[in-house]
Order: sequence, then structure tokens, then C-alpha cells
Amino acid sequence: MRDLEPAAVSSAEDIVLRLTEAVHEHRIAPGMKLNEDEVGDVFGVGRTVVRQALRTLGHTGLVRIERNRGAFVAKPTIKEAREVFEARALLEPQTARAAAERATADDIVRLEEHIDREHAAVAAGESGQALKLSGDFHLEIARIADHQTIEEIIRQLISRSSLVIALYWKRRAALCESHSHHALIDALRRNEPQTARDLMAGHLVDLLSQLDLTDKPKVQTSLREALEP
Amino acid sequence: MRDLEPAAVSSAEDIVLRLTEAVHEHRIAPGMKLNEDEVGDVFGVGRTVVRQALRTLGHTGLVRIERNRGAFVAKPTIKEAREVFEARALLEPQTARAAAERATADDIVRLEEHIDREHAAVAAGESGQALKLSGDFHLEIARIADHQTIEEIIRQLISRSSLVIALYWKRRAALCESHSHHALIDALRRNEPQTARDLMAGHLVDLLSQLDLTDKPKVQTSLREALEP
DNA sequence: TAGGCGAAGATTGTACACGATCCTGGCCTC
DNA sequence: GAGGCCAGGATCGTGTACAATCTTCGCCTA
Repeated sequence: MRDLEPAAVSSAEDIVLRLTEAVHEHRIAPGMKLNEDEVGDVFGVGRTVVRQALRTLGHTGLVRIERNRGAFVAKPTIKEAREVFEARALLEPQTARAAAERATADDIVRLEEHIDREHAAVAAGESGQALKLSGDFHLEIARIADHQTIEEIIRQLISRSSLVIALYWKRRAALCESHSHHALIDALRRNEPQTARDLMAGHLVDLLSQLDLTDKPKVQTSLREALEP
Repeated sequence: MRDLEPAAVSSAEDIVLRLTEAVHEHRIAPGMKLNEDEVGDVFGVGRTVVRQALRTLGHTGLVRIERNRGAFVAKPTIKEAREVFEARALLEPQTARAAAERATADDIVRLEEHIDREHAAVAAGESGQALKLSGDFHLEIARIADHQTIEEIIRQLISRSSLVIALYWKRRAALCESHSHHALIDALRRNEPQTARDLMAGHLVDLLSQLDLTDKPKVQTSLREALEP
């Protein structure tokens, strides 16, 4: 944690990664202003590089850029939240199916190591880290499916999912996820595409059902905007 | 066409649009180098703005950026080509279904006007323009479905589709598309979601089948890379 | 003549400075 | 006292200069 004197130089990619990580681990909250000078100081780079990074994050949907106003961590609306999970529901089941058709023994090992880290994070109470790993698990599936285009799209959707979870998660057992992931690995190990497909579809429904997307739970009017920071 | 002395100022968004249009209309070929100074001169802006635009295009997949080498119009491989259409096949049918559930009379009118322009372009022999309009048609469907997230993803996929078509299209009647689009409009007008879904699915299969994705038709080894420009 | 080395040119990467725009807070007027 | 106006500060947008890197081409050597 003593990363102070971070200095050195970070390329734009590094900053994108660091910021993405921070958002995934819920270390920076939706709506937070990302001042260019400030971010530049933190990472020891000029505004030019920060600008690139923020623009990149803007494209993934993690950051909203307003002209002459600056960059803010995105605050997905309820509609957007639904949309993100709908899109994932269209893409991921079929991707899991493809992954089940191609998964090698090595892939299974990697997935199991992944799950272990996920459990460790949960056990250590690091819910942020656990969430990030949970997202990475889905990405790993796409990687196994050997489908770069969809992998890239899913990466964006998972990023936004993190924001959605930060905003709309109703606290419950976070462990049920692990069960789903375990079952998925089993299906992949046994090369059962149809099972994998169904499990992923069900898993996404589960995730969505654990969000509180009732019509107006967290109003994000300018009023709240004024109260929160 | 006498757009010379373009000068004035164009913001980054404008340049993105102009370049995207040019690619969609096959006015600039895959693999072409996009020199920053050159683009800047053409549009009358500094390199900073060009840089932003190119980076944006890089994110949509239309341009490939190599560090210290520059920006090039992307050259999708056969695998990428398949991937793009697979992703579309997962997203668009369901989107068409949603569109059929929501389409208003106004929407139908807009779609029909769109088709008319498409026909006009085909009749005028402007195949590039026709292709662009054809892509926009699919985007319009996503807009009607009122699903911004998927719309944005489809926008990216259609951009890449244009590149794929530029590279792998085997010349045939370009008109069959119009029939598909017409049938889709009918389904939307009659609010027949299932029909719309199936039509879109079939339409995408048709599109894919008109590509020449046999194993090694257009080799793009470094040899070709060296010969082409 | 083939191969490797090195310098010059070209192109991108980054920082910085200046101009434009927006927000904030105080003051003036009604 | 309320509302509008204006100036000051802060922040972003863009052009430009300089540094880093890559490519190219000529030259030297075996």
C-alpha cells in the first residue's frame, strides 16, 4: 500500500489500467470528478497523457466526458444497467458454449486458480478485489472461446457492470456467484456446451436479480449530485 | 465535390465522422497509412485534434494504432471477419425483435425514407454510399429498439463490417439486401417481433454467405503488405 | 557482393503555453 | 431582500516545440 512517491512514468495504458482497477474495486465512486491535473500529479505524467487515458475510459463507458466540464466516473442509469445485462445475456451464454467446446486442460487449471483467488479475496473480506476477479472470470471464458471481438465487447460490458453493481447492488451473499462459476468450470471440463450455455444464462439472470432496479431507489437528480460529494 | 479549401475548423468528432464515412464508402482502403500531419492539413487542424480522432477510431476498430509507427486503416483477418458477423448474429436478431415491438408509425416512415435513399444510391451506381446507407439501416433498427448500449456496440460492428466487405466481398447483386430490408420494414410495420427476429437472422446469414472467406484468398502477409502501397 | 553498422530523416510521444469556456462569488439595482 | 450582471478564478481545448523512437539509406568491411 505504500505506493507513494509513485512517480516514475506511466504510459496512458497504465493509467487506464490503474483507474479501471480502482473503479472495479470500488475505490472510486460513480460520479466522482477526475481532474486532469490531479490525475496527472498522482501518476507523475503531463495532462496530455491523462487526457488520452480519460478519453480511452470514455470509450469503454467507464467515464463520461463533458465538453469544457471535465471527466467524471460514469453513473449508469437504471435503464443503462438493464441494457448492460441484456447485452451480456445475448453474448455470454453462446460464448460459454464455444468455450466448452474448446477448453483445454490448461484452461481448466487457469480457471480453477482464478476461482481460488476469488475465494481467497472473499475470505479476506476484500469485496472489491473479489468483484474484480469475478469479472475477470467471465473474460477468461471469452478468451477460452477464442473470440477476440466478443471478448473486447464483454470487457466493456463487465466494466460497466462494476459500476452498476456499485450503484444498485442489494447486499446479499456474494458467494452464490462462486457456485455458479464452479458449476461452469465443471461444464467446461466435461466439454458440455449446452450445459455451459444454460449455466451462463442462468448466472446472468441471477446477477441481474440481485440488483435493486426498482423504479426510483437511488435518485440521481442534481439534488443528490449536490449532496453526495 | 469541390470541397477543397476545406479549412475552417473541424473538431475531433467531425474528423472521426468524415474518416468513418470515407471508410464506409470505400474511399480509403484497408491498410492505408493515416499520417497525422497529412490528415491535419486536409482538415485544417493541428496534430492534437487528429490524434484524438485517430485514437477514437482505434477504439472502434476501424483503425489500428502501432506505437511509434502510426495509424493505419484496419485490415480485418478472416477470423476477425467471421467474429464480427458472429457477434452481429448474436445481437441484431433480438434487437430487431425489440424494434418490432416498439416501432411507431414515424419510425416506419423514417425507415422507408432510408430505403428510398438506398435505392437511389444503388440506381446512381454509388455503391459506396449504398453500403453506408445499408449499415445505417441496421443502426436505425437498434435506435428504434431503444437500446443505446447495444446500438453503440452494433455501430462498432457495422464499421468493421464495412472493412470486411471491402476486403472479402465477392461481387454479386447488391440488391438482395434491399429485399431483406423491405421485408424487415414490413415485419416492423405489422409489429411481428418473431418475424423480424427471423428475418434479421437470415439477413445476416445472407450477408456472411456473400463474403469470400475461404482459407487463403487474400493473403495479407508482409509480402502483400510490401506490394500493395 | 553480401552483410552489418551508423548517421540522417521522418514520424510519433510528451510537455507546456496560450486561448476559450464555464463556474463561482460578490456587487449593484430594483 | 431577490434577482441579475460582471469580474475573477479554475478548468478544459488546441497549437506548437522539443525529445524519443523508428526507418532508411549509404558506407564500410570481410
